[in-house]
Amino acid sequence: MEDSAHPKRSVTVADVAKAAKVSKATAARVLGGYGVVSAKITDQVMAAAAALEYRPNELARSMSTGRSGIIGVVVGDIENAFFSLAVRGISDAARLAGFNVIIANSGEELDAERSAVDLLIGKRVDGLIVTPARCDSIDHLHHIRRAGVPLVLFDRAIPELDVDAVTGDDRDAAIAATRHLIGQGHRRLAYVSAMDAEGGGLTDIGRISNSAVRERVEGFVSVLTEAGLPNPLHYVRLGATDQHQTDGVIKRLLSDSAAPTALLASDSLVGLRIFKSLQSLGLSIPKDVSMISFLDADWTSVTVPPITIVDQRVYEMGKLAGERLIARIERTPLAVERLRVSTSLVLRGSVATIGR
Amino acid sequence: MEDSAHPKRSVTVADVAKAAKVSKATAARVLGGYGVVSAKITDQVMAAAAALEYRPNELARSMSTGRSGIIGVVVGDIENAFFSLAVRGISDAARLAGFNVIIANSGEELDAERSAVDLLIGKRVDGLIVTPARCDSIDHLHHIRRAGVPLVLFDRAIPELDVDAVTGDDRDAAIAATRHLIGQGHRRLAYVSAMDAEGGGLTDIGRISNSAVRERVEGFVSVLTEAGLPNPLHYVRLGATDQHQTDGVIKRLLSDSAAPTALLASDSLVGLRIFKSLQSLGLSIPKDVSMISFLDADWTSVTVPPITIVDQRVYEMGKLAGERLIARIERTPLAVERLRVSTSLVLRGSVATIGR
DNA sequence: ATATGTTGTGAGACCGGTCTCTTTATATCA
DNA sequence: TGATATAAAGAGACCGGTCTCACAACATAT
Repeated sequence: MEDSAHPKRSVTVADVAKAAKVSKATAARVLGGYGVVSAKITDQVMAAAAALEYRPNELARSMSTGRSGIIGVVVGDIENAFFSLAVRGISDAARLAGFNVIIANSGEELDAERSAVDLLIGKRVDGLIVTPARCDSIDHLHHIRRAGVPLVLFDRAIPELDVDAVTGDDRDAAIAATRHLIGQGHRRLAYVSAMDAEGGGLTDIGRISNSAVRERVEGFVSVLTEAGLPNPLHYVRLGATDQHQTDGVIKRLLSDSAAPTALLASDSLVGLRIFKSLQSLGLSIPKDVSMISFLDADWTSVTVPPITIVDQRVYEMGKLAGERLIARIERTPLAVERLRVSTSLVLRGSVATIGR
Repeated sequence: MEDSAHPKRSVTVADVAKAAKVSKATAARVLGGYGVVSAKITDQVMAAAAALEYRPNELARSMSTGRSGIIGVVVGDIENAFFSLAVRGISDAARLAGFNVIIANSGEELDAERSAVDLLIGKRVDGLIVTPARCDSIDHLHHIRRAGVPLVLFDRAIPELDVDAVTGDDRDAAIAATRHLIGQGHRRLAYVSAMDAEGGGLTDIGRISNSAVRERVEGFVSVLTEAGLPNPLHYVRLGATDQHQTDGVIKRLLSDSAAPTALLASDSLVGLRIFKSLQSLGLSIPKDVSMISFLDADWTSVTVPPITIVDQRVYEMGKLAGERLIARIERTPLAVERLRVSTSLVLRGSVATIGR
């Protein structure tokens, strides 16, 4: 059995037609499930197809119909639980509507994102879900629209783009988390994100190119301001991109003359890194430092103490994005919207009550 | 700007050719980067292409070349860290060789796996990496071979199939873990897996349809037998498919008159569920029960105590599978092999020394 | 001068489906 | 019975690339 010895030209409708002694058009009607064919002929064709083990060439089908049945997804990093959960939601929505998903990683880099988008458009995906790495560089996203491919942004919104976006209610989530910390008596709060940054510190919120992070920082700052706390940006730190960087960020934060008593982690990866940093510094949570992380990741519920988190309902976000995109693909008339999936604070044990 | 108002027939080589005042063939040569064209004409065509924002239709390209540049991956569950890490490895290998990856979830169900395979073959993927849900039902895998599509099995081998497989050294890994437990004085050991099963108990190893699990159980049993322990299958439990089921499995195990003192979790999801079960039963690790989990998942290093694990090097497995598949696609002459990626036991704190 | 080779370009078939248009066979009605 | 409607099947263009082949123009060899 020299199974895959020769590339083996695959069985086509023409082959089936010949075997069934009908025209190519008729065989195609049966195999493609369109038009109208008598029962007798249908049986003949089906029998021939089965005998020859015919498998339709979706490529050819896509080319003539102009629809590929694929939706493209460009995410920052599939390995991040946030994205893998989202992809799961998107995939489920897609499968339900008969679409498939092709995933590309941008690594949160603009160039990689650009080429991923180009590639997926080249593959003639029916629609695209993109997590834009930066909200200030959107030429390639305009290209998508101009190519006539429906687009839905995920996790981050770009108002200038006039396109649907599915995000969390990042501002409110940050506000809730920050208020909780303040309510527990904390007065020096730090916000730590993995976003690449030059200095690590931050002087101008407007310059954060990731809208989700920006809105969270805005919420964070607004609560601090409202509480009359001075210098709200002082403890906002970016650049916690890996364990080593995070160790540095945390060490610097905590060696401040007035060290923060609570840390807010921008995502579960950062949260995990912070947790490990604190562990290696021999600090105990929440006795020495309190923390809250975004995303209800695996690890947050099995640590001691379990981590208080902002539940982002990422699966729902993904599903919603998928459904929205499919609605667009199917030309459902809808206004362009920013869909916010509400979050909730899940209180566990990582926040201490301090002060009186 | 009614951007995506009309489907907008996309720009083709013919359009570019007309704009550049050359033949379609010549334009195609320039745009496709093949054949030979004078510098002057090349510039003309490139200019026209840029002006029209030409993007090649990969679908059409694939159809005439017969290669799609896509490799298909069918995994059990992307949400499982094991698979998402593997997918990352596969993707990296693919990208390096200029391939893209399309992922399908089988949910470990045979029917879903079958249709995923059919679908991907329909999309004319250049090769396929499959994690077969069952090793005893392989008609659809034979189909793949007969269709002339290169195939690499992942995580599970099927000797009858005569096809490359990348797996861990499951038998040895289980042996090492089990020996460690025995070395620490444990005499009653349980093995818990998420595999679906009728009874939950197990009488015949040969009937485990997942080769990875089967080999691990074989290793586990062989060590127990070699140590002269009675009834080695007694504590092998399947069916820990969700938290509720796992709670039941663990409760039943531990209420045995001679309850096991150590648990071996077949994967990190099962491990996490077991950890939570023990937590909710108020049992302490390793004082009351010891445990070892497969896979160096996030959570295993931040629990108290941190969990002793079998490091499976899944990223490497994925990468290797990707590379192997690409070698096959490129017709590199290679013997059919089973590639085993070695594992190692990472000792942490979840195993107690008992007895004297 | 003619034969031979090389290089650049054009014409058109082809991949495997879909789909429109035409033709043929059968049913319905006056 | 002939006219008309309708259902079923066939012929062939088309999608947007690739690629083979033919051919023209010019260079080199004989």
